[in-house]
Amino acid sequence: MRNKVLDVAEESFQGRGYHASSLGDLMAAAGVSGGALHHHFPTKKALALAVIDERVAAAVEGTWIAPVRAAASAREGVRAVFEAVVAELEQQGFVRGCPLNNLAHELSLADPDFRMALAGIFSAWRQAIADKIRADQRAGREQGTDPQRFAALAVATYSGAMSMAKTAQDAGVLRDCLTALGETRT
Amino acid sequence: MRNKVLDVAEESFQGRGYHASSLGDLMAAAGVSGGALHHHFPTKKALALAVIDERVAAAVEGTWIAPVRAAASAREGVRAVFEAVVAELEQQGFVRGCPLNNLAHELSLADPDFRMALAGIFSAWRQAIADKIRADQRAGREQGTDPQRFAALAVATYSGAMSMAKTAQDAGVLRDCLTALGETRT
DNA sequence: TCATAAACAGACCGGTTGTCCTGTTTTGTC
DNA sequence: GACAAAACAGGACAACCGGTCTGTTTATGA
Repeated sequence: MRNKVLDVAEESFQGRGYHASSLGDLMAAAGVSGGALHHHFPTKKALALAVIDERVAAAVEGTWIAPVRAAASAREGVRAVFEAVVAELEQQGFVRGCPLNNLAHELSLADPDFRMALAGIFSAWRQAIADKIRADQRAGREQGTDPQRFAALAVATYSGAMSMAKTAQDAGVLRDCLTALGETRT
Repeated sequence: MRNKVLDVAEESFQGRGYHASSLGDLMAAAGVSGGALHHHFPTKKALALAVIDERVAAAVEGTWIAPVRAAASAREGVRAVFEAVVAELEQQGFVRGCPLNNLAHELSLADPDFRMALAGIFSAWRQAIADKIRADQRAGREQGTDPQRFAALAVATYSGAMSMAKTAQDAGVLRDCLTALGETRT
């Protein structure tokens, strides 16, 4: 039941936004009573915090951090994840945006707790890429690249490209950025 | 009076978001009666559309499009605008985010009219940079660069970096991205 | 078996929201 | 100065919001 609520809340927060999602809508969509919702999540803010901590963080971990760690190199990992996302979007023809960025824009200025939770995920994302660069450097696969800067560039390009793709409802810009980022050398 | 309302609405939409800004708050902040507001903007949506068309578009034009057009080259223009924004943020110590991206994330999936208006601004932004690259190529200042791809990369990097800076409330990531983008060659 | 707490149901409330409506004042034009 | 249109004032309203409350069911575990 708690998970059902999280499912519905995650989808609604992503698709309509936090403020545009009413608890009534979520209750109806999840088939949950007001009492049940209030039992698991005392306030709407607590629900959003749970979505961020348990769903958004997991999404970033699953789609980005783990694949990059497992990749042959940082650059190859970034390229592969980017490519996979672009391919998926081109196929389904609808761009919902990056889960982390979607919530970050609406909530990071609204509340310090939201902001901290979201900033932590961004930080972990960048750090995973930077760590991979450092591992590459120790293994002689990479040289002359500033790990922190490369990580920031990769995450920023992806985030920004996804923003444009979401607004245009077209993944073309994402592919342009993927190609352009691939041509980057330090 | 109409401009006063637009001033207040722009600031509130940027700082708190569209859905979190109530017309009551805007009326109080602008010192405007309900009737006056309703006269100029029949609905809240009409007000937001006016903010997008008259303020957000002008902001992008003023801070990005015009300076890039006037710059010595596309790459130099992008670097200069990026640098100016970073310097300003580092000085004022508070990151409000990119006006266009802030609204785009919250509104582009909420309503087709919003989405179209925002997508047009993104498109004009990218096109201004791409046009400048083409001009550079005709003048022999640039070669081997795909204009569309470079423009997409520049805007995406800026947008994504601003997202992270806003969430972290720290312009450091923006500077990392500026440096990393400057090292890019095709 | 029975106490104890967690999980859930559903009505309820004060406050707020966006919008509409009826007047009044100001502005522009001949 | 007459008059039509635009600009503005401010109250009213129905719908909805998030949160609280009391009560019932289900699980737990000694």
